[in-house]
This record gives sequence, C-alpha cells and structure tokens, in this order.
Amino acid sequence: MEYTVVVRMNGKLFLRDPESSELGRRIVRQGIQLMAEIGFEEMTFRKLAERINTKEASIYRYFENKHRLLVYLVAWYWQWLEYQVLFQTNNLTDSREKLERILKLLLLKDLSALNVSTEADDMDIPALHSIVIQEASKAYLTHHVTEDNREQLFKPYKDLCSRIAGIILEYRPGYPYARSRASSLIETAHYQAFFMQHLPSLTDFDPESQNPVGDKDPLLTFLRHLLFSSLDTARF
Amino acid sequence: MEYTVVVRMNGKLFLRDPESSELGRRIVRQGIQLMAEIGFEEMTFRKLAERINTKEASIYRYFENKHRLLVYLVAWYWQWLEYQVLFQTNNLTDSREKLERILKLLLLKDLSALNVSTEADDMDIPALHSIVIQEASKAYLTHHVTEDNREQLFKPYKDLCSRIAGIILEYRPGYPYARSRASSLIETAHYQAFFMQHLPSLTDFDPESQNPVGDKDPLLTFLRHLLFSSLDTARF
DNA sequence: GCAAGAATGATAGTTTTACTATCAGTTAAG
DNA sequence: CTTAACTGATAGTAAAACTATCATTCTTGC
Repeated sequence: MEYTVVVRMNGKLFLRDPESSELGRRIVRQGIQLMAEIGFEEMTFRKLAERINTKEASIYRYFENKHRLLVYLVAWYWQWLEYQVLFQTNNLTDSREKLERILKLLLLKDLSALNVSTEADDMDIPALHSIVIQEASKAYLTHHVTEDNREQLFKPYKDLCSRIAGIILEYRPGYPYARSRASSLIETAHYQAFFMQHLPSLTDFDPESQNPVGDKDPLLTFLRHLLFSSLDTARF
Repeated sequence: MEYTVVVRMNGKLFLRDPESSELGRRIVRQGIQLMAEIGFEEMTFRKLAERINTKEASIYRYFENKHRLLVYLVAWYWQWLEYQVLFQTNNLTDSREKLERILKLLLLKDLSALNVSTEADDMDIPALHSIVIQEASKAYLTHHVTEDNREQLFKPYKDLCSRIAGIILEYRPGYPYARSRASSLIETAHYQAFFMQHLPSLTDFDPESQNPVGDKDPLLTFLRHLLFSSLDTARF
C-alpha cells in the first residue's frame, strides 16, 4: 500500500496555492529543475515561464516574487524531511538509532534502504536537496528576515529543528544545547556537502578518490563523529 | 608603537585597487557601512555613489559588480582575521589556549583585552563582521563558484581555514578532519550568531535575558563545547 | 612650470529584471 | 448553461545593472 506524503503548506508562502492547479504544479516542479540547473540568481520568472510555455504574469499570480518561490521550495523540503524523520524514527526504541537515521536523511543517503521514495508528490527530491544545499540560506539571510519570520515562513525549518532537538534530548536528557545542536547539525551537513563538491580544500573529503580513513561516506562519518562526540561528552 | 595591518589584496578581487585612491577607499569604507545598513540585495552602486557623492560609473571602474565588492569585503575580513589569529597565537605554547583565542576572535569578543584595534586601516571591523555573518556565504553560494575559485577569490578564506586546521592538528595530532573541523567551526560561529539574533528559537541562546547555563556568552560556551568535545574524543 | 597621462565627473544611453495592468478567451463548477 | 475563476496575450513602467563618451581635473615626470 502506498501513502502519499501530504505536505500542506502555510498560506503565507504563496499568493495562490500552486498545488491547486496544473499550472501551479508545473511552476513548482519546473521551478525546481530550473533553479537546480542555473541557480537562484540566474533564474528569472521570464525564463521559467518560457520553459513551461506560459507568461511571467501567470507565475506572479502564484508567487509574489522569486524569493518567495525559493522560500516555498525550501519550506516544502523541510516539511518533507520532517515527515521522513517522524516516519523513520517513530517505531524505533533506540534513540541513537534515531539519530543515525536522521544523519542519513540529512545527506539523502540510503533512501531506498529506508524505503523513502524520492518522487514524493512528483517532486524531484534530489534536485530539491541540491537547491537546499546551494540556496536555502538565502531564504533567511536577508534584510527582511524578521518580517518573513513573523509570517511564519520559516516554521517548517523550526519544526524540523525542534523535532531533532527532541530526539537529541531523548538520547541525552538535560543536554543544554539541543536546539543549537540540531540547527548546526543541519547547516553543517549542507555546508560541508557544498564545500566537498565545490571547494574541497575546505574539507577532508575527496569526492573522487579515497579519503582520510578510507570509508565510503566520510561526510557521514564526520557528522556522526561531531554529533556524538558532543552528546557523549561529560557533565555540564 | 603602532603597527598597521597591511592587508594586500589579490589583484583579481578588483579592477582598480581601491586602496590606491581616495575615491577607492571611500567606496570600500562607505560600501561597508551601506551594506551593513541595508543588506546586500538592497544595496546598489547607484545608492553607494550618491552616498559618497560620486557616480555609478566611477564605482564600476573599481569593481566589476556588486558581487565582486562583496567578495572583496569578505576576503579583506578573512585576511584581517587570519592576521589576528597569527598574531594572537604566535607566542603561545599551549595549543588549547590558541584555540581559545581563535574562538574569541571568531565572535569578535574581548578584542580590547586582546589588544586588537577595531579600526585597522580605518575599516569598521564590527560592521564588516556583521556583513560576514549575513552575507559572506553569498560570496560562494553561486552558480559560478568554480570560476571564482579558479581566480583565487576565496584564497583568504582557505588560508584562514588552513591556519586553524594547523592549530587543530597541533592540539590533536592525527585528527582526521582538521580542515572540515576548521571550516565548520567558522561557519557555525556565524550562523549561530545570526540565528541568535534573528531566529532565536533555532538556538538555545537568548540575546536578552539569561540563558540555559547562566553564563554571559553562551554562544562562546557552545562553540567551545562543540570544538573540544570533538577534538578530545577517543581514537580514530 | 608644463605637457602627457591617469583619474574622475557628467551625461546619456542600452539591456535586463522585476513587476503591474488590462482585457479577451477559455475552463470548470454549481 | 451560466457565471466566476483562471489563463493567455499584450503592453507597459521603474529600477537595476551595466557601458560609452568626452570634457575636466589632477598628477607626475621632465
């Protein structure tokens, strides 16, 4: 039996719900492809409109502007990921194992082994993941964060962090930095993935050949090390 | 006796060396102020030109575009910071103490106690620091990272990471993730500072009232905890 | 002190992006 | 089958992101 992940988005994220029409769905699906291909700054609504054989003005009926589209896409990804975390950790008793699952989800690793479809709702999850790596921080690194935050645009990200923080506390009751630990885990996973790909000298991971310890996913090993060394450390 | 930090910049970072003329210096100094005030995306060369009573075209003689100005500013900051790290750690024998100094420098804390002038070369270091927190990742999170990297635009950042990685290895010989540890330390310091200020629920630090453990700089405490727990952990 | 060269100012222009308005035609829902 | 909602098509504005040109000023070497 197949369940579709119903990702219901906050109404502030769009002008008209893109999931409510064929055109809206194309804007989102093709928006993901285009942004993954040419990057956020190079993308324009005009180019996207051409790609899906519609007009700029039609896209503006769904999203106020390009930045809001980005915010929508990353919010969607965070909601999807939170759902996966929920699903993957729900019936586990070992909280260490829960954290292990989270690490893999963050890197989009072993999804098939975890029975995660990478085509939820027809969304191209790997493409979205690469957008999140390259562009997600531009969603909040703006001069208008505060207003955007007031409109709850970052709620999915906060919810994901909260959920991870909860599991951290389950693993290590009383840990005083659960939320910062969760947010820095997520951010580090993404920055390091970006560096590994584009500025490898900032990392110890060679995307090509073999690596320091000769394991097949050194970034995962690194994140695991960082996370558990901080959680397993002595008193506070 | 006063030493001026001579920050000699890579020629690829500009069209004409802004330090070679009064106008160039004003572009950089006032560029820092303006970008810190209104943010990278809101800033335009026209606004900057008006502010310093010159013309858009004159600024274009120094910098190819706004993005290059940003890259220049953050490169300057990394070079300044690397110099500070060098200077602050040079005559220390205890490598733990070196790392402690680095943590404080990253957060721009206790500079007066460390005898660091915040007006090196008339540059407004705190303003630059806030630009680095909000905007620095936009310098490399682009579709043209690879070309920019080929032109050595990120060398100052890499050099800083290398230096910190070196000190990490001094503290913990054989640590297999020195470079990733260094880059993630820097990044974590900055986005946690950003979150603390703008999205505090992603952190455990309340910029206003008291905090989890009641210390006066919980972010510093958190970074110290993260860094040393990973370095002091068992075998690899 | 003056001539040549470099830097700047002033003006004006182009192209692209970002966005808005309007209205006719098409589709879908009651 | 009618009315409201949606889309397409056209057109437009404002601002951003540049580029070009030339006169003027400011140096600097001779």
